[in-house]
Amino acid sequence: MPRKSRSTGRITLDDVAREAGVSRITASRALHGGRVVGAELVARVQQAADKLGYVPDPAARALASARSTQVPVLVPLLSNALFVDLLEAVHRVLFPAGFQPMIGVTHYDPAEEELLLRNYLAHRPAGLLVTGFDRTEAARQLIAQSGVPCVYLMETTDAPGVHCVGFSQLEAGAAMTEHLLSRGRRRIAFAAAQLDPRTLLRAEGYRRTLQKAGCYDSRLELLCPERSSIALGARLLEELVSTRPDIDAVFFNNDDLAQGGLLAAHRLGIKVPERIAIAGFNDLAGSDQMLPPLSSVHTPRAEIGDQGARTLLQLMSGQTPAQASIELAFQLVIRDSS
Amino acid sequence: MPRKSRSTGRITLDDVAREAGVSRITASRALHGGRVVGAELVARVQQAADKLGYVPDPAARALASARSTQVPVLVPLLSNALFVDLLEAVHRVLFPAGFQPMIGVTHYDPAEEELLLRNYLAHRPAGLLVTGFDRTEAARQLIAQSGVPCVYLMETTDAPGVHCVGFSQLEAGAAMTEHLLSRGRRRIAFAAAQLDPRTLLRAEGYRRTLQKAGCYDSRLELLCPERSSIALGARLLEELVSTRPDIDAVFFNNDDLAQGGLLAAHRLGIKVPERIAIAGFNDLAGSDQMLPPLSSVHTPRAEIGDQGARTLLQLMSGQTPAQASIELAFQLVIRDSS
DNA sequence: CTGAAAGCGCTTACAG
DNA sequence: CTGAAAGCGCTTACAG
Repeated sequence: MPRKSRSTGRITLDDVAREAGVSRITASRALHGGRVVGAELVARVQQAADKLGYVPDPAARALASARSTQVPVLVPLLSNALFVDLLEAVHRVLFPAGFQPMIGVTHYDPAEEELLLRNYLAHRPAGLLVTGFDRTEAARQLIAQSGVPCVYLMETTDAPGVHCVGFSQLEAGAAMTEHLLSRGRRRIAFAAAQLDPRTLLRAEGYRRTLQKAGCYDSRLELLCPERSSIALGARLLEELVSTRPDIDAVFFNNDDLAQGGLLAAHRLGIKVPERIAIAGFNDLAGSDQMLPPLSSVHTPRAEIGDQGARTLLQLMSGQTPAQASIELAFQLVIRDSS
Repeated sequence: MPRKSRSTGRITLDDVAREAGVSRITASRALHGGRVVGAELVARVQQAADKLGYVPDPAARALASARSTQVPVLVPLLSNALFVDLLEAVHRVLFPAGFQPMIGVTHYDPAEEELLLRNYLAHRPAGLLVTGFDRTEAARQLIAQSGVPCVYLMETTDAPGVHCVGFSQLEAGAAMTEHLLSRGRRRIAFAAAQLDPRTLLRAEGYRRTLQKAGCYDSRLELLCPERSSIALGARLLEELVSTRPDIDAVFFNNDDLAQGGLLAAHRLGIKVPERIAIAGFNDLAGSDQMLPPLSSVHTPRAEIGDQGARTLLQLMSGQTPAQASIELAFQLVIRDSS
């Protein structure tokens, strides 16, 4: 028979409803909302769905309900283990709850983030997780106008209506600087790459602390826009010791830089921490294995991912989280390099 | 007026069609297929779409066409830089072509991969990118029955109808072993973690090479199911030198292990390469900065991502790639540690 | 080369 | 607590 069938052969809600002897809409409600349907029917429909191996069509659902189960998660980079830890934690919360995290990488480029946002928002996401507050005005508008619940990760703010989970980048930068001062260091250099907003906040924490102690010297700040890497850390240390031979400490803005710096110090025969103390940031894998083991700031990225995702879950279900802004603690991890 | 409107306020194809003065279907064709529509109309429709800021609804499109623009990319881990490089390359090819790579992390767990597959396949993906050939029978069935074009990454096979891009893990393992032999090493240990199928292939390459040379000793194979890490590499080296003090080389299965091994050797006062040569695998970031710089096997992961994505692009557009199986070259990178 | 009709698989008001 | 109707926004045959 020449039927105009475009059927995909897929098992649909109608099949389930027929099997269970109810209407399609009752089947739909039994499978989701649950509440308004009789308990007996819910069981019957569930059983039919299981028997037939029914898998709901996300596209149809998204179209009909104007909302999908996708949750874009925008991070700057995958090559910093920090964000991998964050994503793992997010996934562990969102996936079991029935949502699909979609990882988007912005490369610290606001234009790229805007493009991704434009794309992902077209998919009618259920929620949105983004990194920090630094973005284009257009991106801000896109988020606001979409009406999609959004949680900001890594930094915090008191701005009303903004849900965020992070830690104080500035205080973390200050804390490590204070530690170095407490060890008697006075000529403390700061070496950073990438120069994203959070890096600059840490630099500010370093700066204020040294100013307060009367030890600040702007010539000891080495801010380099390149991508952070072990090799760059090595170069930065070499540059510092050759141009500022009187430094007695280097605070690197990320552990990969610090690891490279440590290796370069070795190569140059510079004793750490005797002549120069070295400290890193983020406490990444391997830092505890360095020679000497590297002092660092352990940042709560897994917990940020976890709590950020949980906050988003609440927002997506229409609840109001107890706190709009959650500030978590970082932790100084002092090993032998400082 | 009490209209039963469920409108989302979104700009639809109808709006574009009205603006351009054509029918909805012509607008649809003008925006995509392009071919059968008059060039003048295409321009008119395109202009209308731009003017209104039209963004097609992926859900509606997926529902109507039984195919989305999503492309799940399943990798074992994000904490191995290898896969981050792979994903970057995939993204660079797929995203500009209008597809959305969806990163899925399997943690080397076939059951987890199966679950992800079941989920992602419900989204009617346009294509599929998976790592290796090791999966559950159910997962294999899911892929086959879905009819979704699929490209297998990292390994190759001659099995008919299977599209794959990779390199010979076995030969790569053999090549580094041969290098160590050529430097006069005879008591060569092999230290591996994770024990995924590709690791075991490299172990097999090591084994065969040493057997051929008459140097094989199964007691020098240290296979550890734990996750690969710098700290584990340090432990493995310590174990090796204490239980097999006569070894003159260690071939680590991944650079993080090798870096840890190198650091442990330092701590123990073992000269590298004088007393023990150390080699790694994958040539990850930082290996060139180690003391001494680490010999490794540079694997073509970026190219695998690139070519794998390009192959998939062809399959998705209905073309037949020139080659079903693409084997790329790895490269021995000999530095000072061996 | 262009269009009117039907349909993809689901959910949302509206009734009962 | 359950159902018949309409609709989400698009594309696929089928005509012309």
